[in-house]
Amino acid sequence: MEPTRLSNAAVARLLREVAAAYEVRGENRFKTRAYDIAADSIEHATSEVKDLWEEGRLNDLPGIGKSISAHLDQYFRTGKVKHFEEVKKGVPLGMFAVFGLEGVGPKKAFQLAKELGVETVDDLYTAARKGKVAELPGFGRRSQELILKAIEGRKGTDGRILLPVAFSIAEKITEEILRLPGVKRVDPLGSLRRMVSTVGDIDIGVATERSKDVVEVFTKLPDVTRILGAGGAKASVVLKTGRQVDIRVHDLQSYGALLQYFTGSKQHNIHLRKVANDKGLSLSEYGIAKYEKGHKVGVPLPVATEEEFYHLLGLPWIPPELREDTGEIEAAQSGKLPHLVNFEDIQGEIHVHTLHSDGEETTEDMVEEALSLGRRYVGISDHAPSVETRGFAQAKAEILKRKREIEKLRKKFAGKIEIFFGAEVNVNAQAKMALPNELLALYEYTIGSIHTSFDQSEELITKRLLEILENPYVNILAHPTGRLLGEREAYELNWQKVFEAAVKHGKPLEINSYPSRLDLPDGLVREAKRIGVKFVINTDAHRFEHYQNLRFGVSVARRGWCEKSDILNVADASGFAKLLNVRR
DNA sequence: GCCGTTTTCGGCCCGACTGTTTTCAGTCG
Repeated sequence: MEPTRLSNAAVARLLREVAAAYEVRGENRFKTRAYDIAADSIEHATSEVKDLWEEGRLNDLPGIGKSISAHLDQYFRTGKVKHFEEVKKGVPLGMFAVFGLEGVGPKKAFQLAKELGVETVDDLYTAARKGKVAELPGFGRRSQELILKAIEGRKGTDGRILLPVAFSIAEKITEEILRLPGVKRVDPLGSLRRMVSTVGDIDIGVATERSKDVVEVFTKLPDVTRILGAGGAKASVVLKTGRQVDIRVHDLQSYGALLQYFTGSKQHNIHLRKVANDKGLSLSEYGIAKYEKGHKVGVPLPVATEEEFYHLLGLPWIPPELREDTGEIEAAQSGKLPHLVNFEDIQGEIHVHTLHSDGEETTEDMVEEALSLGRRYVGISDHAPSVETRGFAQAKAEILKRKREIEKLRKKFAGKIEIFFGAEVNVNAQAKMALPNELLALYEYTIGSIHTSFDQSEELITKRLLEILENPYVNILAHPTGRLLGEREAYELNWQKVFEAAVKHGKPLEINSYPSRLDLPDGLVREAKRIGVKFVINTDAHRFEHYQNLRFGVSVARRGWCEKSDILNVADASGFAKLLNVRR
């Protein structure tokens, strides 16, 4: 997906180019960094920067002050920034074409453009093939090869993978490393540990005194096709799938500092370092040192656990899911960190499909499996039969038939697991529920969602979601954004209106745990929670193993700062039935 | 250029690894 000219990615890139131009022009390095920090901030923002601009709230973003927001104002109004163009004039424009390739930062990009006259990535590729790059001072044959590889490898490997996929890759490698003697701990790091919905590179931390053995074994794993680097403290490889995996190795004494450092996020760590500096401390992945007059003093004190690391800064331990520098450090300082909901708190779920629609198992088997996984209740919610194709009478008969099946199962599983009889019902393009109220009323609860006409206007989509929330026979709004990670963007809609309607009508929004959905997304969960919206975490299981995704839905809730009180399905069956207004 | 429960001036995160180097610059996370 190419970023549109006004997307956060595009605006961030613009600022990075200005930073790069400043850097090669020898501008004050803190000014240069300020542009990079602003770019980081925009890249990590949960709102569209263009929307913030429209609302006059650009300065809400950390790192965006008077000057940059004035420049961006000009950019959004006219599509150009006079000052930026002036800045870039002093350097060959070709540098921006190759700047950002793996291993090509501002200085190298500048040199390639200036010395070789490259204006495009293709130019650079040709020059490298001819051996011209190796002749440049500061470059050599090896750099030339790396540039060729970077260009060749650009396609296909820049995509992020879904969280559960990253998890399973990491688990496999973790098992291999744990087998080695002397390995004390192995943990996921980075976005994986923070449970971000998509993961780029996979980072793994290892605690051992024998780092050489670990690096040796790691770089020789059967799936490894390329070793990007290997030293005493870390190693990077590329797997057959094109996925990059990094390990970081420390002894147990300083393992807490490693965990903290490489879990990130970068923004969280930068903020934390400022907090440390103010206290006369300097942080690194090895521990905590004294800090005076802008420099660290002496050798860092190794820190063995993360808890200790945060405590030494006068803070409580902060759960990895919150470490995005979106207020968690301030909350920790004032003792107001949320008590996040845990996986074990979830008692049941209500979005499950069976052979009656597009599921792959019988109703009884899906109930049995839910029971074996410890769920206290399960709601069966197949797609409702269509009145359009089958006619009213036949649809009604089908619904009643399914209902009798549930009643039978309810007797069979009495005392073991509660079963609710529901359906997932579409709201059509005309903002009407696909079943008339008379049929909706036959279900004990229904789930409203959008499965068609995703590309309508913001106004129409909002209207459809409002119909779901206002209809008295619909109990919950499912996968509210409609996004499919890596496949389909979320549709446009007015969240403020939707959240307010959810609160007004006392209806929860779903946090759908399906890996490519993870919908409502964490950023919106947090906004909705602020307004007072409640949530139900569901798996949308279509077969047994989908039930396992529940933990990822819980992670979304945690990243959205949810406590138990924000989640309805932490209640027991009867309590939950009341909260959802189940019709019995 | 940004930012502020010790500051509206004077600070601004930190270290590993790599390649091309005889001591370091550039890039990355």
